Amino acid sequence: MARTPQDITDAELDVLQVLWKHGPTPIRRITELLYGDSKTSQYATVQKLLERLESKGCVERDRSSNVHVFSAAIGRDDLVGRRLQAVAEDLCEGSWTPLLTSLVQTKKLSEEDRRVLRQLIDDHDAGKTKKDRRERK
Amino acid sequence: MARTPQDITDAELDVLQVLWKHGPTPIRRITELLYGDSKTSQYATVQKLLERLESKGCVERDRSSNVHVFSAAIGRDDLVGRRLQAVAEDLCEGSWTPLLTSLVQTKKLSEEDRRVLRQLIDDHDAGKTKKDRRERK
DNA sequence: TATGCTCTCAGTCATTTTGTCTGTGGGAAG
DNA sequence: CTTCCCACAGACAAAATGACTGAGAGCATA
Repeated sequence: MARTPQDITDAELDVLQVLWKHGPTPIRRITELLYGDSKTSQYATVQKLLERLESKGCVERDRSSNVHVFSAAIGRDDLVGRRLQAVAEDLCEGSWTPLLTSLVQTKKLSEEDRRVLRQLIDDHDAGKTKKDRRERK
Repeated sequence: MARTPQDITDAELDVLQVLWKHGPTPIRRITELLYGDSKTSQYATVQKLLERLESKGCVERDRSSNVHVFSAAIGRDDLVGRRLQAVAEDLCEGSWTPLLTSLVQTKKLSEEDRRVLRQLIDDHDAGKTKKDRRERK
């Protein structure tokens, strides 16, 4: 049977990256950015990719002009969040702690990373200590 | 063309979970644990899954007995690490910072989570401050 | 108006992946 | 010798994916 459908495909991701980097863009342009060349077939491929991305709610299409202009409907961070969540759910019964642990322990974090991270936790701490008292797990 | 092969499939993961939870186990037993029933076809399915897992180096097969016994060759955390890395590479040019940021910011961390996390960073810090001076990114 | 271009839209395709399942042969137990 | 369980090889269908073709609309220029 089918595998867990990869929310966003590699090829789709390439398209998204372009949108993230260049903002609203028409197909032709995206194709050029991706392939350099932009032959008819490649144009169609990008078109299909955008079509699928749109159906997944990941891009928006501006049909006002007769040449549609596409823009990302989700940010890179949204995607990061999703994938992280997928990992947590698949492997850690939804808990985040193991992910954090893995990141901090296993991976080489630069001093900068650690500094930023510590700061983040502090902020997080400061901002939520009061409000989220009731929030369990 | 093919998508990025999912290192470990959903069904394969199910098998791995059994091995993680029960330790070395023969196929028949795994099948029972997974399906309850263990019909011939299901047995074969699990067998195939194990075969594929073995070829990926994710499980080890003890052939000493005529009834092979399988055990996990990678830990749950290894897998977490891998997947995290995949996310980082696909979406963040290999940088971990965005992942950390996403986890700390977007996700609800319990006080406990934060405490543990802070501790981890401290440990990490203490151990690496000297050694990793040169590591650039 | 005719010609030419560029688009959009609606499929089609070949490959691979993935989860399942069937069949063959060996070997141990009764 | 029969029976049963196991390992191994290979066959499948369904679905995902990336790539590609063809029809027809809209618009500008000759």
